[in-house]
Amino acid sequence: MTKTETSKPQNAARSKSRRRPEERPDEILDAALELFLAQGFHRTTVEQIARAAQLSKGAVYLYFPAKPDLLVALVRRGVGGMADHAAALLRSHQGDPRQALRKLFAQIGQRAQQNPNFAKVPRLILHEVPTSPELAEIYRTEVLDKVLPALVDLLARGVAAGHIRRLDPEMTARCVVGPMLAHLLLSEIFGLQPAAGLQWQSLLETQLSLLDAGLARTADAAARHTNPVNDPELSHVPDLL
Amino acid sequence: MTKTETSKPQNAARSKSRRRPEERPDEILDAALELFLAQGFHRTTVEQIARAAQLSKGAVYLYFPAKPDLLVALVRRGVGGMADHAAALLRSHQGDPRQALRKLFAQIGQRAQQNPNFAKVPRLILHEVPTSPELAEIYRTEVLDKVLPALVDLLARGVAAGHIRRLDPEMTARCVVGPMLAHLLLSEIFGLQPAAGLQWQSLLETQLSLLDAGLARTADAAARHTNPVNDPELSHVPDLL
DNA sequence: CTGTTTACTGACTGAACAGTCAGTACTAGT
DNA sequence: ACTAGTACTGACTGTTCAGTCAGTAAACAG
Repeated sequence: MTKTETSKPQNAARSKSRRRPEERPDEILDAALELFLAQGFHRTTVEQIARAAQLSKGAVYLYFPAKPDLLVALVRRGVGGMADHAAALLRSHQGDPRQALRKLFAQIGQRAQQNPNFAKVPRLILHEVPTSPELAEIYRTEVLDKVLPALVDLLARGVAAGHIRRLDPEMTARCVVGPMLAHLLLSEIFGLQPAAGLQWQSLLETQLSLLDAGLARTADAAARHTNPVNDPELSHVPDLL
Repeated sequence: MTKTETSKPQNAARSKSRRRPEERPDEILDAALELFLAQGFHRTTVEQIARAAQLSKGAVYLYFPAKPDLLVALVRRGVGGMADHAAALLRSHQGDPRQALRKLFAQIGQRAQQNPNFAKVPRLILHEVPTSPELAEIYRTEVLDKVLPALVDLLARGVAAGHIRRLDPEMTARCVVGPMLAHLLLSEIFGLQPAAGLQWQSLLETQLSLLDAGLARTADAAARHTNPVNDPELSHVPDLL
């Protein structure tokens, strides 16, 4: 019954230890990413990851102290560069902020076209962040704390220089980022795609166009302040969203 | 050791069965909501919920066949009315869509002010939806499928009647909803509040102002089409978001 | 006072999995 | 050939819970 065939070298894959062990962490992460995307973090067992990386469970723990560390490492590995790049672009930009946004959006659009997994990874993060405070913090320090302030700063400079309307930069930043988030959530989590596919391109164009006009310092912006968002009416709406 | 004190009526709470059993489901849901908000769905055990509702574990299963059904019932209980109301408002509106949005935003702002848990429940949903396809579907059919199409329709009518610019209504809808989502995610999940508190009011005002100008049919909307979101540059950005 | 029904109890079961560790297999140095 | 060391294995452990079910106890009917 036991498979103790005395010492006999495996032919399969030409002995594990031949392959350079430095590559192991990346191999494990690759396997983990694929599985996490397919089934989510919680439904993926370390055993499965090990199998997919052609290893045993124990070996995974040789490289990563615990399961959540896989997630953290994945985010670290994938996210750093992108965030730094975006932040740098926003920070270095001079002149009308809308140009910077246009450029950034264009790059995002490209990425979305090239890489079908583009939207999958943020989805993964959205999935797992709630259950893993550690991941939330990693993502915050590694991405949000870099990009958001850069964006807010860009907008603030734009206001100061008179390129765009006088709006709260912090809130405006949320209006810039929001539609993409919504698109992601609706399509990836709730399966609500617009009739004809995901169409990042289309979203980005609409969003850009809206911002372009919305941020402009034209005369008709006087239409605001008509309603200070506080009319005491119809308050008998049930709770929750 | 055993507490078999022969038959003697409990004084505590005047015997469970005296309290009307029809109220039990709601009592259980109240307890569940509180715990879910405090610790999340997965970290809350059925035992805890039972205790909080002054019941035993088994009793919970008398009213709800399985744990996830608690979540589903919570969403159903809380969300139906609000969604119906919003959808009705959007559907019935005649004239410039921006007025309808203003009204809706005003109501949301009120709610946010009155009820400190306002943002907590969407957060809960955001937390748990990824791990529970059933919840995702409930939320979709119960909320999104009602509100989103109504919003899209409103915008489409606005375009047709010439009240607002010619933008893809489906994508514009995402731009209307997005900022609020972003605000929620940033503050509730990543703990990234703007310097001075949550400020829904401020977000809604900014967002309204942006949309007001962004949707307007002014001349300067010619600024679009300068850049078709597709310049082949700087494509060496690492992946993932 | 004696069934019968209703509402509930809580010890128990079974399954899933993260993480461990004694042991194996190959490699390299001498 | 022998030894030391490195890379890995996978059976096992411990724990955590969702869900079950035999049993209790009050309430009610006749």
